[in-house]
Amino acid sequence: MAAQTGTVLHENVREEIMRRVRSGEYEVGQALPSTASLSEEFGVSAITIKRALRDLQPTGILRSVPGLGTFVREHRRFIRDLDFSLTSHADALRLGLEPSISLVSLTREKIVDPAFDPLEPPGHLMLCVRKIIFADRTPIMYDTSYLPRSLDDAVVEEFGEKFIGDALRARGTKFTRTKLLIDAAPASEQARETFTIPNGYPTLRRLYRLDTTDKSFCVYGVTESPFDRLACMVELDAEPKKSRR
Amino acid sequence: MAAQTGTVLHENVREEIMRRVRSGEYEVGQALPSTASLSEEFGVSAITIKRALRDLQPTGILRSVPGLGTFVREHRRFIRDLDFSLTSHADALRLGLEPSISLVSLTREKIVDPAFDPLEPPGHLMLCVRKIIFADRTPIMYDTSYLPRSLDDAVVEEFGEKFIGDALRARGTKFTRTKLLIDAAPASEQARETFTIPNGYPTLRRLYRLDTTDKSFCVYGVTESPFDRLACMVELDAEPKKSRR
DNA sequence: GAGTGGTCTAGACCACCCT
DNA sequence: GGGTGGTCTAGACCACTCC
Repeated sequence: MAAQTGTVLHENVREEIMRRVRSGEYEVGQALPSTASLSEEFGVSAITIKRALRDLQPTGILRSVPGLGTFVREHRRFIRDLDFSLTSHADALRLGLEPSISLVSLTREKIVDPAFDPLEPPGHLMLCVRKIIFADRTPIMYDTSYLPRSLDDAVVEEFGEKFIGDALRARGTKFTRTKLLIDAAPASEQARETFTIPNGYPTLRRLYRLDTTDKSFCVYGVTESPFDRLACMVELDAEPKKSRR
Repeated sequence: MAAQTGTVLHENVREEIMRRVRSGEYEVGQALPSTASLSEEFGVSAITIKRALRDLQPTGILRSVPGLGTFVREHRRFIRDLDFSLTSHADALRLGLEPSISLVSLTREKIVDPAFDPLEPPGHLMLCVRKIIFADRTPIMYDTSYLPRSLDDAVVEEFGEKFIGDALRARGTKFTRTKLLIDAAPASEQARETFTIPNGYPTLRRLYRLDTTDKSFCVYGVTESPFDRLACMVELDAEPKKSRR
């Protein structure tokens, strides 16, 4: 039958199911046996099986679809460079993937999320652009960016259609500094909807602040990605140029 | 009574509890009402209350202790610089916190975690040092580092007691390159034990590869932190020095 | 209509903590 | 002993998908 290392039933079931997925016993894309049959096989109630399966959802290896079944998810993860100057349409193509962007909303908002605090955001209203970035048709980032309100509509459109780096370059703006705050977080409401992930699903966030040569032009934002869709890479120099001691 | 926006009971309860915590109605450090009384108040079964509370655990705002109650967690998050050259004992002190390190294990292992793949790890056995890093007495990082096997014991001890950057400097070794892969992930087994966090709790991971002037001396490793304990910050230059086009 | 997963409940039992 | 949260169960109902 099943592994019986622990004393808690749903944990034993969870571990055993995970083992079967990892070992390939349950194949990617295929449906697991129904909760009813698993219940019979493990000799525990159907509810306990469901509990175990639900607890596996945040690991990203399973996805349950009501009325259909529970499936082993395939996971393909994209790796992006942290540097915004390299994050562009051209860069995505270079990596061999087809990027696309879908505008979600254009509003005027203040930055209220306390996660921004270390970036010292302004207290006033800003243009808020929300968009979804796809790679090869699959959504990989949910981006919320805040721009100065002094932009004319044509430029705003551009920010909704392009990567921020590209939009700024098209406008002739140059970065002076890029400050990034990287953390993990349970999926936000929007992320849950965008990526159809369950409550509490781990996501990778990148909060940014882009300063430009134009003192009054400063861009803030946050990019959220499901942990299994995106990671980011950065290469640091041998010795820091600026001494912080 | 309670909010009734949705149609799913445990979600309504979850949202309402979250609202109360955020609004300060349930104070930090204080125990929530018992599941029994919440059950009565919301007019749902105790199981549904427990379900809602359990689903809130991965958000980090609650902690349930069997036999005691469910409490509102205080969260204080540390922010570290990504650059390893700045990650040191002295640096921690500068930030006004008291760092300490506790050695967990010293073994010989191969790097098997596929998460390391983008860093191109070697296939052979390495010295594996696992340690827990504390800040002001609270554990904030679980670090697993892999070192060349050619080290003498005295030096190995040093790696167990010090930050990697400090240990390398003490050995007179210089970095030539630091490659970092940052991602989020559900808590590993060790992280769950170390930080006493529940299954599926989001963590921030930093996988690293440190190359040194000594060609044969290369350090790999991964640092895992609960999402609510650590974030990392990095500042990038105006223009990339190296062209990658 | 038969099968699927998701929700909700009542009730029982346990281990734990405090007095 | 009386409180707490955690587990497990049987059984009922629902919405959904597929045939």
